[in-house]
Amino acid sequence: MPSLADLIEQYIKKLIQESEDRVVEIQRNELAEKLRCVPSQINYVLATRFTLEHGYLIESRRGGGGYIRIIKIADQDREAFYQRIFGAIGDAVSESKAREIIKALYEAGSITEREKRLLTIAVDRKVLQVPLPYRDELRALLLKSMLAGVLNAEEGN
Amino acid sequence: MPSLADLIEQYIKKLIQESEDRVVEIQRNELAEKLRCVPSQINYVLATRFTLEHGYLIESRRGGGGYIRIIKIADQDREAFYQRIFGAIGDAVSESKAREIIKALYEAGSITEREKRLLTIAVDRKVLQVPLPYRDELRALLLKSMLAGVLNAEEGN
DNA sequence: ACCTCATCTGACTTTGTTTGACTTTTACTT
DNA sequence: AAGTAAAAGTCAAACAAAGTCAGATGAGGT
Repeated sequence: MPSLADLIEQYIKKLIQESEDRVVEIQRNELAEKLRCVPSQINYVLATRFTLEHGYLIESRRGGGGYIRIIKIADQDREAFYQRIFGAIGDAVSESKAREIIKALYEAGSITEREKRLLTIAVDRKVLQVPLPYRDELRALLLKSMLAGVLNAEEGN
Repeated sequence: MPSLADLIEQYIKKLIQESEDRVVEIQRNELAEKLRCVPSQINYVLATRFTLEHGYLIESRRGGGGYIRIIKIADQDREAFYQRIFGAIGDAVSESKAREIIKALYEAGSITEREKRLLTIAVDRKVLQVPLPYRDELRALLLKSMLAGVLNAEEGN
């Protein structure tokens, strides 16, 4: 039973995949109507799942002929992509944010499904049994270390 | 007279058996209603009978569209294999011992090289920055959890 | 009867989603 | 230039889950 937000997310991602240039332009009201939700629900989804950290840019325009344009960032090279990922993790990261990052990596084809699962578990609060201010820091360090090890190993040897 | 907790346990196990992939997804409130108990009773059962040591992984999500997913990590055949590894790890494990176990799994072909690298980093004392009696416990839980998640994926999907 | 441990409950918390009323911006019309 | 309608944006409140925890209750062992 995926939530409405999940459905909207999937729908938009499908549109982007089908697009030639990773850019998709929608009309908020029209999309809301098609997916049977209130228009502001679209904003919620964009705000929670299509942020810069997730690798997307949003441009929009109001008024007659208005639109929302969703752009999937094309990272120049792996470096830029990883830069963005590591920046998003920072010195401390919540479980949900970590999960989103891992998901993005998987969707970008940087890690396998098994690796995704491994990482997702490593980031679980039930596993990282440390009191809270430190847990997020430990999670950040752990995730960054693991990613650093596995990602830049690709090109080398 | 089986206790309520026993009934819930049996019910969930039946669901898993009937499932194709040893994974079952429930809604806590719905299940609580069906089994005539308070929702938190479900948590109690999960916490006492579906732990990692029992061979299960739990994932969940709150809010609208929330769920609890229960994953049985091994079928009968693999059970012994897990018990051996989990036994070797125990409740606390040193970095060197953890490395040995990871290496053995790699040599046995259970994990890929990248996975080996991920696991090895996760188990590094420079990454697990926690004072020492706890560090070995954290490492044990982390390693067992990660292995449970990734080894589980071997056969199917 | 008493003790201990497992079970059960309910109040409260946290997280995530959905909705609708209201605001702002823009293009078009007059 | 002013007015109007057509977008999209904002925000707080309502709703919908699951999580936590401490205390009550119960069952088996001595």
